[in-house]
Amino acid sequence: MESTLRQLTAYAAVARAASFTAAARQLHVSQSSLSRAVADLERELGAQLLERDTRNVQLTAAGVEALRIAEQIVNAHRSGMKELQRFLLGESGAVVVATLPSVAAVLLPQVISGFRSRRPEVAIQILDGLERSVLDRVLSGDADFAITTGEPSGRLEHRPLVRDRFVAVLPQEHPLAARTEVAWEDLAREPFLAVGRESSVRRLTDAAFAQIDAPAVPAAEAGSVATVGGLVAAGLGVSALPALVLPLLGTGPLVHRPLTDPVVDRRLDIALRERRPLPLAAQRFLETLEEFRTQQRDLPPGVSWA
Amino acid sequence: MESTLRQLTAYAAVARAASFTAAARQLHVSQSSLSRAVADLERELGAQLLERDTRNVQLTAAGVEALRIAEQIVNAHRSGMKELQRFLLGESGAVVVATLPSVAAVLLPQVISGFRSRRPEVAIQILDGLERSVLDRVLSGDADFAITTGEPSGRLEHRPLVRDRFVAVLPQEHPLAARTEVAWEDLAREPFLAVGRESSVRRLTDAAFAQIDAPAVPAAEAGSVATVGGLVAAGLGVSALPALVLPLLGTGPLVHRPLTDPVVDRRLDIALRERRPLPLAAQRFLETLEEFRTQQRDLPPGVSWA
DNA sequence: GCCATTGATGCGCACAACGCATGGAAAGAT
DNA sequence: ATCTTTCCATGCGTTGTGCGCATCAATGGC
Repeated sequence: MESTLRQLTAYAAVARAASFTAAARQLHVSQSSLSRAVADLERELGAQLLERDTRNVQLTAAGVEALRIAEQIVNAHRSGMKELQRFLLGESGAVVVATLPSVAAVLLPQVISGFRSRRPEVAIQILDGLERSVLDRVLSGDADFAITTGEPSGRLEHRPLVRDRFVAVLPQEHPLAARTEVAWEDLAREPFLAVGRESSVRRLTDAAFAQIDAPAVPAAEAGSVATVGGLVAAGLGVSALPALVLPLLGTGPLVHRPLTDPVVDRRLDIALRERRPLPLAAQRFLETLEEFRTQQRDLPPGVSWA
Repeated sequence: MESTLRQLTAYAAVARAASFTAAARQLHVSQSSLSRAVADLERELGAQLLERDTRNVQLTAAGVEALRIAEQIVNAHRSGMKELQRFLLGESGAVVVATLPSVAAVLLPQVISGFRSRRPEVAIQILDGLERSVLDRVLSGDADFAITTGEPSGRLEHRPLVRDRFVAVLPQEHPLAARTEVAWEDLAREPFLAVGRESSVRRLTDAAFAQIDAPAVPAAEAGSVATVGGLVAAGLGVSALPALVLPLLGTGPLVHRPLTDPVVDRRLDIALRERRPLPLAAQRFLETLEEFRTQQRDLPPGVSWA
């Protein structure tokens, strides 16, 4: 039982047209080709499917059944290939992006909304986590790409996406809140509330304090920026956070001021596996992102396209 | 988009096994063959499906999608061909038999029951009608074969099946009912209740009366034998019917006696189109019928295997 | 009786598919 | 570090499949 698609297609066309010549015209092949194909199919099946009279072609009982089944098979092939084609063209499937919670909450929503309006059938999955796990997701192939911080490492290619400036986060009534800008130096004199050591933010604040030779001993540290926000709002100290995460701080009595001397910003990159074919749906997503960048679409204050 | 089943099968095997060599062993082809087949498929699709590392083979996102779809298509082919095979082997499908109501009601039930116990998935359709329409059903291809009376005509091949002897049908209290046999001569002296002119029975009774030079003027005629039975039971006259139809006469006060001088029987044949491949399911049905005949299975009195 | 049309078939060509042998790369063994 | 094994890719020659062209036989319409 080894009948080819070609034979089934040929048979289906002939049976539907009830004519070899007509079917040959439709399929753009010679009549002889069809004649052979059908004859071969019949020989392999060991059954006559068509009743040929020099003038007419009609189906036997087996032929009726065979036509039904042949069309089933040919359709399965056609629709399957079409479905795959759509997937390969990035018109269906899923984009999996690994990223930091702040990016997921602040930057991505507008991009996703823009992308989905163009490719409504492409599902989008966000894997949010800290820097390390985000990169692992990409390396392991769980995610198509990441939007995250961190040095280009291993087999990942990085493309700069946005710059995210650090700002001082202060209790509303804090003296420094009176200024339009705050220097790291000033901040260093206050009790500092840091985020956890695994956070990408922490490394940068430590580095900033090191740069101005300030002691880098936080008064307290917390895992999530929301917690840090709470602590600051409660008046326990001040903090320095990238502008992008500010929306995650909640609605407490906080203010934020640009940090200077030095201006510090973290760079968020698109990270993808080198030499790895990116699924087209993911490519399209990145293109949307790129458009947003070239159009300089609105970003929260302190965040700018790279 | 012209990927062959061969390519899809090859790809599915390789993708499932995550190895060209292992898949090659399973499919009993050379590894090089698979390597090429998959490479060709990828080229045609314009997308990389497998990530080859000299040590491992793993699927890309497109590869996962392609595997799902390839298996879908290959399965559709496999199960379709299997289904067709079953049909061709007479293990599924339908047998359509055209026949007279009496055969349908009396002779067929036991045969069908025997056949269905062996081929439970083969449906059986009975087209019952009068002699003419029964033959037409076969000629037009609506039915696979017929069990009916009538002369071999046109493009039909006839195979004798049973002989069905005519018996006198009498009111229970009729004088002739006292005899063990009745001659046509005797019957001719009574008011005769005939069946309609389109019935195959009518032609034979007319012929019998002609043979003994009796006037063939029925006292009344009715379309169905059941009606004739009712008329006889009501004492309006007598009739002559083939033994096979007796069960159709209902339970009225009737008796029947073998008719002699001459003994008349109608022959019921299997009629099938000449030079026409009979669907295997139908062949199997006829074989069952043939078995019943060689085993001389019980038939109503007056009916005997030909 | 003649012509047009239909499906089957002989023939030759092109190429698709295969196996064999081999190459190169990398993991595991020594 | 070197050797061996294992894996996939590829060049090569052979075989067979698929195709179109030309042609044949049968048959219905004129």
